[in-house]
Amino acid sequence: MKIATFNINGIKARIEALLAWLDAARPDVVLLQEIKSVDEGFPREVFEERGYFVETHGQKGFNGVAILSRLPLEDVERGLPGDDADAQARWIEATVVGKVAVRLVALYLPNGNPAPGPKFDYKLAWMARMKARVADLLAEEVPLVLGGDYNVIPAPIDAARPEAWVEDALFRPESRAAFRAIVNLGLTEAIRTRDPRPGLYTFWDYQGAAWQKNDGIRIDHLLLGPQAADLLSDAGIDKAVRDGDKPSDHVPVWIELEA
DNA sequence: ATGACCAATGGAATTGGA
Repeated sequence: MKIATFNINGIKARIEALLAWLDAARPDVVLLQEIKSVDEGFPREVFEERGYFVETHGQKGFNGVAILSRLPLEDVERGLPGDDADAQARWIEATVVGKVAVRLVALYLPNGNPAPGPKFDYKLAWMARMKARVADLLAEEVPLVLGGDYNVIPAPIDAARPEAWVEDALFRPESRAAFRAIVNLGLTEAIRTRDPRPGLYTFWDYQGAAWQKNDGIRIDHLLLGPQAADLLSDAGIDKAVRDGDKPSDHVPVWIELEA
């Protein structure tokens, strides 16, 4: 089962680029972030025509997550628990049943800039809520895949110019510590089990010719529960997508599970 | 000043991204 995560930066603006990648990469499951659309505005038919089931959790203008799957999705849950006042659409869960059942999460972790400030406080509070939810999901002891835009640069080797990010919410010690605390619940970071080398990036800003200079950062991650980690056979980053027509500023990250 | 961007909203300029 091939599972990918992709921050598409707007479903309406990205439909052609997304379909071109879908037809080439042929993932079984896609975890989407930043659909920037309400549920009713999501062009679900073009994906259904290609054999995907579609579950969305959108909002007007910003954020929004979705799951595409060739196999039916069950037990869909929308929203990150822990704060009934939080209306931002950044979290959706579903179960897909292949050879075994896999619990999926598509997440769009808050950016948090500027830091310090209320947006940074929201980011850290959101990560604390995520840690609590992940602990509950791990207690289920079923294969678990958490994919998304984490808006966290885990380590200096995950940025072309780490010195440029030291004051940024994506790289501040508090953000990295909160990310480590979630991983340390017992998750495996898929890309790093396959390739420990520096120079792996998933985001290049539109500004400053960042792509042309390979001035990237690695902030899109696939974290696996122990039962899913045991099924991992491959992982990669579809870097070439950044060179396509009207690209997102992020590229897809994928895993292959024996599931 | 990523001195040089992009998407959505709404119908110009602002907000948010990272």
